[in-house]
Formats: sequence, C-alpha cells, structure tokens
Amino acid sequence: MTIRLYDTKTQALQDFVPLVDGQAGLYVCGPTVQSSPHIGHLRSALVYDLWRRWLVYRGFTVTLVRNVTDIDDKILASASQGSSQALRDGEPWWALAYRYELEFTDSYRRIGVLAPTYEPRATASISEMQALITRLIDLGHAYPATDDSGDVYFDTASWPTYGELTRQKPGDMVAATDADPRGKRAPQDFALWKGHKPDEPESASWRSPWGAGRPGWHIECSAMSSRYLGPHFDIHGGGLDLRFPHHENELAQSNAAGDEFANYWVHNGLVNVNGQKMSKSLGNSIFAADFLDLARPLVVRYYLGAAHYRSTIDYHEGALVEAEAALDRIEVFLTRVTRRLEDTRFAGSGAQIVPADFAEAMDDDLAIPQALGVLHDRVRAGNAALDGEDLAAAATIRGEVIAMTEILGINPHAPEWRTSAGSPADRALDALVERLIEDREKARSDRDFASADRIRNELAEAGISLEDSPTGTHWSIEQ
RNA sequence: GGUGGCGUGGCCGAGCGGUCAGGCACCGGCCUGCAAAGCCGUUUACACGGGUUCGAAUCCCGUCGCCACCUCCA
Repeated sequence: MTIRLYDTKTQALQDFVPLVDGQAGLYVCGPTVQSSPHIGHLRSALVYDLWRRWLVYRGFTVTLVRNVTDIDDKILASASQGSSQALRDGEPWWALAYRYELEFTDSYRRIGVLAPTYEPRATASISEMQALITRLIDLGHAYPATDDSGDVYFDTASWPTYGELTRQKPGDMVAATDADPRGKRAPQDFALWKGHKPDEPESASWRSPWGAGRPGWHIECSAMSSRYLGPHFDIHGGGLDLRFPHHENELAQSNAAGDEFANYWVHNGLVNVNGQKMSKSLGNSIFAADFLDLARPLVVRYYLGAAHYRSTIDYHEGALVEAEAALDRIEVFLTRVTRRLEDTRFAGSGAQIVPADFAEAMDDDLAIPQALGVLHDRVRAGNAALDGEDLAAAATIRGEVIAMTEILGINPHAPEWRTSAGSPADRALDALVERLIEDREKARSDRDFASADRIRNELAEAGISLEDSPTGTHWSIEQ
C-alpha cells in the first residue's frame, strides 16, 4: 500500500515517501482575500481536504497548512476604491481582508472542508519574510532596487535552475506588456519586498533594513511554509494557475536561500464555466454563496469532488442536478438499509472498512472517479441484497458504503449535513404527513385507489414524495 | 515564440496494449392496484489520417480543433 501522486516538478507519478515515517506535511496556497470566494476556491480547498482525509485514513499524521494572503496590491486597491455601499466607505484594507476571510471560512465549512491544522496570515510572519530576504541578499541572490523605490528583487540570473518547475527558459518568456521595469536588473526578477508608497496607508507598512514597506506575494509562502513545516517538507499544493510565477518563484527563492523546500508539487485543476475560465472581465464568475443557493452543500461537495482533482471541471447548467441524482442513489440506499436492519441482529454500525478496489483507486493519485465507481457498484449490490433479503450481505455493504462516504466527506447521514430535523415544525409536519399516510393506507386496503392517489398527489404538490416498501410507506421532501 | 494539458456514446466522466468503468438520460422487463424507489437487460464510443503489433481509446508520426500558463489568479 503505497500512495502515488502526480508530481508537477518531475511530471510523473511518484510513490509518496514521507520525510518522517508516518507523518505528512502539506502546504497549500490559500486565497488572497480580496473578494468573495468563487467555486474555484471551493474546489481547491476541497481537493486538499480529500488528500488529507485519505492520508489520514492511510495512517499518516497530517499537518495541513493553508495560508491566507491578507496583504497584497489587490487588497489595498480594493480598499482604496471604497465601495458603493456607504457603510463600507473608508473600510480599512485589513478590515476588508478579514471580512472576505470570514466568507472563505464560512464557505469551506459549509461544504465540509475540515479546518486545516493551521491557517497562518501573511501579516503575522513579516519578520520571517524579512529574515529570508536578508539571507537571499547575503548569498547574492537578491538586491535592493537600483532606483529609490525601496523595493528588493530576486536576481533570477543568479539562480541557474530558475524556471525548472514549469520548464521554461527565462529567454523564452514573453515579458508582460505592461511591465514597469522599475529598479530591476532583468524583467523576470520579482519583488521580494515592496517599498512603501506615499499613497498607501501607514498600516500597510512595516519597518525593514531596506526601508518601510511590505512583502511581495511569493516570499510570503516561502516564509510561512518553512516556519510551520520546516525548510524541507513533503507536499506543496495549489491551483494549476499558481505554477507560474508563484510556485516557480517560491521554489527558486527557497532553494537559493538553502532550503530544500517541497519534495512533491501537487496542482489541482481549475473550474471553468461553459468552457471558459472564470474572470472578472467576462463577468462569468460563480461565487460560492450563489452556488450554494443552487443545491444543498452536500451536493456541491459531491459535484466539485467527483471529478479527478487534476482535471478541469467545466461547469454547465444542469450539472448539479445530475450530481444530486447520483448522490440521492447513495442516500436512498443508506436510508433504506438502515431502516431494514433496524431491530435485527445487524442493526448498529458494524465494521466500516473500505473495499480493496476503492483503496487502490484512492492510492493511485486520488482517483476519485474510479473510487466512486466502486461506491456505486457497492450501492447496487447492497440494494440487490436488500431485494433478496440477504441481510448479512446488506449489513456488510452498508459498512463499506459508510466507510467510503466518510472518507469522501459525503456521508449524507453525517452530523455536518443535518438540517433542522427535530424542530417543532418538523415534528408537526411529521405528524400531519403520517396521518395522511394512514388515511391512504386505509383507502388502499379498501381498494379505494382514487382516494389513495388523491392523497399522494396532494402531498406531491406540496413537495412530499411517498415510497411504498416492505417496511411501510416512507415520505421525504423533494430537495 | 516558449511550456503544459485536452478531444471517449444524448450529457458528465474513468480507462495508460487484450475480458465490466461508473453516474445522469432513454428504452424494455421484474416488482407495484397504479406509481415511486429498487433490481435485471438493451442501446448509442473513442477528433481525423497513417504506422507499430497477433491485438490500439491506450504506443509512435502527422493533421485538425479546443484550453491553460508565460509576472493579478484556486
């Protein structure tokens, strides 16, 4: 049982060999909290949540660090522009960043992404960033800007392997058309430290050996990952769009400073909408809050987690309906089997062990599409066992299905997905519907099918569907 | 110009040389008073053109189309 993962740097599947037996350290680039989370952010967080759950299942003690970039050009820009809402005019950058951070946290929680081991904010590691920059200057890999900006740049020419992560040669790269050469020696040199500008708030400025200023984006992750996971750690993750320049630059600066850095680089695929990347200019971004209005959070989790983590998800209308239908199959089976096994010697949870082929798929670079194939096969077998009254088999399969859904975080009966069940309104509804079901049963036994069907139709119009089964008639609200 | 990825049946989505993916949808059967749910079965595939091989969705070459990144990005 070896877990394999696709390492972006070597462009190959690799056996996961941890630095320390039984432990796995993951650093994942979290969002820049400059606007509300969209479904791409949800997917990214979900992918590493799934990796983590599988590593834990395989016995690893996982340290998952996902940062929050809470100081950045964009955040300052958003804050300085103010907002059309009077209440928020003059909102400081740090309040804006925190407001969005809370939205991210809430969205993650709603789709069942477990809190990381730690979630460091960039602004809390400024001194570590400065220490790293100082090392780079001392080693001749960074230099203060040649103008009086107070910037400090990484000297890409001093680092021969620069570009290795994305296999690009600096000479082949197209220089940004709007690039401001500022005090750089070469266009591809990137800012480690950005000198304070007069129009920026004092609160976004820290003292440094190179003058007041703030950190560049890339240095943040190099500093935070080594602070919490050490200079050499197992896995570095993030969105595919972060490979260049962000991860390339992290790798270069950390290696140049003498840190071994990540052993494996993992990148998740992006979420497109109708074949196009979400972008502000196209106005096609789907925000997490809106998406979660379209379907239950559990369905959103199933949908975003069902595709292989490295593939692009192309969202189109109707996709959530299909996900809901697939998930319902699992949910209906679990409800059905639990009900049937009640008051038998097979009641209770039983052994929760995942089938070997499920584990094999998960070990193989987290092949969730195949793992879901196994899950659905088991559901069918479980339903067949129930049809044949083979309760022993049904109980075994129930344990397997619960084990698989727990690992994927999609067990419909898990406490995190529970809604308002048990409220006074629910009890009242239950009493009324049960009363109507009794009336219908009476009509059916009298062979008064017109009355029976009228009751069923009335309930259907109210959004309540009925299922007749050997264990009686059960009702559920159409989701 | 450079780097990387993709093109599978009505839709989504696995597959990495040989026997089944799976889900959704559709159709037929069983079950049911009729349904629903469930089970069983059927039907549609590998962008195109060559090549390698006993055998190719899978490997090689070429063509076409699509996408991402190349200093804002999950």
